[in-house]
Amino acid sequence: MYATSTRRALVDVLKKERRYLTAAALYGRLRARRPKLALSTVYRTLELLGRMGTVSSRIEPSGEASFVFCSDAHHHHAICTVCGHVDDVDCDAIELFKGALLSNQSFLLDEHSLEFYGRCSRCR
Amino acid sequence: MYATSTRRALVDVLKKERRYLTAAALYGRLRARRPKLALSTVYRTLELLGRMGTVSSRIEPSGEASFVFCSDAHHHHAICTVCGHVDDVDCDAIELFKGALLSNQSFLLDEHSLEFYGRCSRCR
DNA sequence: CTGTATGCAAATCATTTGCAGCTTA
DNA sequence: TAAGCTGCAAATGATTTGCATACAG
Repeated sequence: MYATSTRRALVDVLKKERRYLTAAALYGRLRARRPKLALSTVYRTLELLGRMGTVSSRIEPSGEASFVFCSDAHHHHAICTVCGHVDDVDCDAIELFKGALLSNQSFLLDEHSLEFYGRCSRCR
Repeated sequence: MYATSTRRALVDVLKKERRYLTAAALYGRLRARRPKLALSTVYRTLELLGRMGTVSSRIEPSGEASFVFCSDAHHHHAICTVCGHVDDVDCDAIELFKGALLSNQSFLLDEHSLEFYGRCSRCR
């Protein structure tokens, strides 16, 4: 995998903005400096970064995918509903009660979504 | 909103299978009995049920949307990785430590994903 | 009857892919 | 140079929409 200048530029934007951005949004930001950039390259790069654990993605209500820069250790996200800023919350912290946890991170919790994956009583 | 037989049939499948199904999967199951059913009707019905809080949706790794029947109260899901069965986990329970919580539900936890939405230190 | 719901076919739109030329190490 | 990128244009595939007809209340 080559550290091409296009890839570096894309990672720079993600690192600097630390919030969920769609492929099209990233494309828009990068195209100012790289007029020849193709949207397909943005997608290919994001897919690569996803496999490397450098980026994590979510689906917006509109159905578009969006991406944030993040560490590759297993963790969760605290997302600001005002500015969209994303902070990592490590797994150990998850063990703690959410109030204590979030006051530590100076984050006021409004909503949360949680899904568990495992084996139910019939399948264990 | 009319309780048409098509809509009732679709809700019946969702209630009976209590696991995430794509629009195409639902279409396949319903078409056996309703040969003229259109996939677009399945989508329109699911969209309606979503707005009514009767159904909740997620995005599969493949990118397709899938849907489960669920209560309209705010809650979370415990999803069996073997059979796909989905149980609701109410919000009060979230307050408790996940180990205790899940042993109560006789569910062996393998993975979980969690996102917080609120206001960060800069935005509060 | 009147307002909805539905089937059908066509349109959308984000994402993916094939391929030829260009870069990186 | 060899292997890996990238742009471009075309293909995909899930979801949506327009419209004329059929149905629910």
